[in-house]
Amino acid sequence: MIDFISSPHLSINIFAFKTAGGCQQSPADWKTRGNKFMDKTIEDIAQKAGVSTATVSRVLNNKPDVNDETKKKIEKIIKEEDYMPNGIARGLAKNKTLTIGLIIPDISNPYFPEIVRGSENQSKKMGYSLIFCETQNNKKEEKRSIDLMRSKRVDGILLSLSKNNKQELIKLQEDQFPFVQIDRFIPEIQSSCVIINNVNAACKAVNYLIKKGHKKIAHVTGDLKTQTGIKRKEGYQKVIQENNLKIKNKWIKQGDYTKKSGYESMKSLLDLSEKPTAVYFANDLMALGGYKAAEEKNFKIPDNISIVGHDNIDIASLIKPALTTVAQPMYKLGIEAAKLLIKNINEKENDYRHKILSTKLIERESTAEVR
Amino acid sequence: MIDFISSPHLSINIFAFKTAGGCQQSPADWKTRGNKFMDKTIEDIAQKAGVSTATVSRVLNNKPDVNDETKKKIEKIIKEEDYMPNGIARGLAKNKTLTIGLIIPDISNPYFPEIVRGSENQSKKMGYSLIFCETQNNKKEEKRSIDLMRSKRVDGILLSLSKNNKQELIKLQEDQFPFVQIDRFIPEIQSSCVIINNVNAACKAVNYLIKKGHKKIAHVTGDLKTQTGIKRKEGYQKVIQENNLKIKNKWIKQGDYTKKSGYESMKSLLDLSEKPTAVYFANDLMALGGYKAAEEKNFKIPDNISIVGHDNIDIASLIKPALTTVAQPMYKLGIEAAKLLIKNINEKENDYRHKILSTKLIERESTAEVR
DNA sequence: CTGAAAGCGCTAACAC
DNA sequence: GTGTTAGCGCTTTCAG
Repeated sequence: MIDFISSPHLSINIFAFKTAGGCQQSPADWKTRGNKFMDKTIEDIAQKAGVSTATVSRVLNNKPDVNDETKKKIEKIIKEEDYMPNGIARGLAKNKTLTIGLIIPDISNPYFPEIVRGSENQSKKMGYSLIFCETQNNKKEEKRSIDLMRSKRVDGILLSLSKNNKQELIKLQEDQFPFVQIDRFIPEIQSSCVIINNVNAACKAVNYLIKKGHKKIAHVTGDLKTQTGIKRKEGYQKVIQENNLKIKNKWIKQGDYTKKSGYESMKSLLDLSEKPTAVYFANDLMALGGYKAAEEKNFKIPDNISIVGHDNIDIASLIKPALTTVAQPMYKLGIEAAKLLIKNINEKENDYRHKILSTKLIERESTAEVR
Repeated sequence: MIDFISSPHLSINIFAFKTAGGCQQSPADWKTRGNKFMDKTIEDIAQKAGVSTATVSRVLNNKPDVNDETKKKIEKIIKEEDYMPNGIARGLAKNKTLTIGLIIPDISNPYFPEIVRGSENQSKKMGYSLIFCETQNNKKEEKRSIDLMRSKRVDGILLSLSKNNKQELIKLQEDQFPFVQIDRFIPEIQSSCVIINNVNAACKAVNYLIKKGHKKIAHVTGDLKTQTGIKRKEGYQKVIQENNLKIKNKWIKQGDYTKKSGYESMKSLLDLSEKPTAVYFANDLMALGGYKAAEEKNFKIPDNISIVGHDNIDIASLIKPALTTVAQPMYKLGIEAAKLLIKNINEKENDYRHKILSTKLIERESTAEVR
């Protein structure tokens, strides 16, 4: 504190006697200013440099047409004074905040932190910062979050909304508010998005099993109200048909992406009289549930049953046997989404781009050749 | 768009001919306004209601002294027009943004997402939103992040800085800028913090092993440049001494919280001629490394060696054998930190509070009675 | 190349 | 109770 108070620039500040604003607590008759932490303003710098605020603003914003000498001088003072422009004031004046919103359902789902990391890293790199909301898949929260972001005047939003909240997206669209959908794509909405090719990903998993000699392949689907769930199932069915294997409805169990649903699906699969020799789970979490069921029923993985998951969450490589799975580039998903959004923000014309990232099968220990 | 353009309030808006500001792209000679998405302003509402902006502002801020009728009328119009105050303008006028910053080293470390979730949920509940930065334990990034937050005029910061970045904290402190340290506490700094009692946590782990009959207990420490590392080791030593077991230096291996260091420490422990019967790892990740080493050396857990971890990350319950560990209330850590920060923000006097949360030993399958 | 001044949307004295 | 007005700190015409 001390050095601020005795700092010379304050004593010559012509605003030193302005009304104290919201800061009534400050020592009675000291020279003070409204802003809470006595932050320096562009005025202070202008005075020190003996120029107008306009000129300081020019160098702050790298505008051309400012004398090299004055520019150097101003820059020096800015550095000396450790001045930092007030982003809020700037935001108000420029009508952009260099902030983007990120709305995801659930950060404790191991799928999302990497996405967050990707978007954070990329936004930062491009000069934006991230304001973060979690919605717990709750429709009300989703609306609240979007409203919040808009009231905070973010320049755009990255979001991953629950199944049936088109409404909010439509509103954004009508207002021409920049946004990009991550991972979960609501197809009726005309917008940019970054997703993976889920059909293709599923194909990779099932083809791999077939190459290993499996002919009886089951599938535990994801939530079939989501695109990801639907598409992965589609991929599964496609490959089965292409290889002239019969699609047994008994071998398709509907899950919902929770471990529990994986557990239960696997249990009923293993209760069948004609059991599959392999099962493809629409995500790793469910596969984990499958492990538990297999263990309880004394099925050895992969000797008695092969398992393939989807996502490649951290745990996949740590459990035993390590889980063969289809890896999604989550970090990259975050990166690309941020890139796309910022591009959309800075373009006059909104043309919508769909970025589709590729997946990769990671072979581990949960799958074996069928004898 | 259509309904905005034909919306009656626009046609009577006296500001309709203001300069177009940054929005030159808008259809040439239409009535337009500077702000990007033609958002309504408090002026619009005031006009519709036939009152001054001051009055609208009053109802917006729930100030007393406004006629019930006019209040109702204004509220109705606000709802009809779907008006939402501009947070940036508000921030500038009030000198507070209702935003807090969260700075953590690494969101992909499974330890942190829960903290993020906790702070997000709690801040939201208290009317604040979160702006998020990740630093990868990089000192430069830490400074950048703090500067960023300050330039965005957050009302306070939650942070978990790397070992030796006192400097930045000291600066915050000097400026009387509200902040609270999470998990990692730099003791020389006078500030609020939310941490766990690490000595006590370690005691729980080691006492438990002793109760199980173990007399030869090793410890793989965390990074000893962190408080958490130091304190856990302290706890370990304390219990060993209290129980009159000898502290063997050979049984204390210095790790750094990475899986790899756990792996290597365990390997050298198992190479000893006098092997421990149990080892307490300062975090779960290292314990995981320990699993791998044990496996390679054909030591069965828990039959040949017992293992206790620390943190209770997700994986702990999923690996086999499931890991006995000391659980930290990470979600709660996030919650309490947010509460404390917001309290600090709204208090005139900064008195610093240390909130110390308790831990809990979770017994699973990686520990056995010693014969 | 630089300065004066108007404004971004809102709040908060102060007056009536 | 309500309106007037002067800011909040910065950007951006428009003159010169």
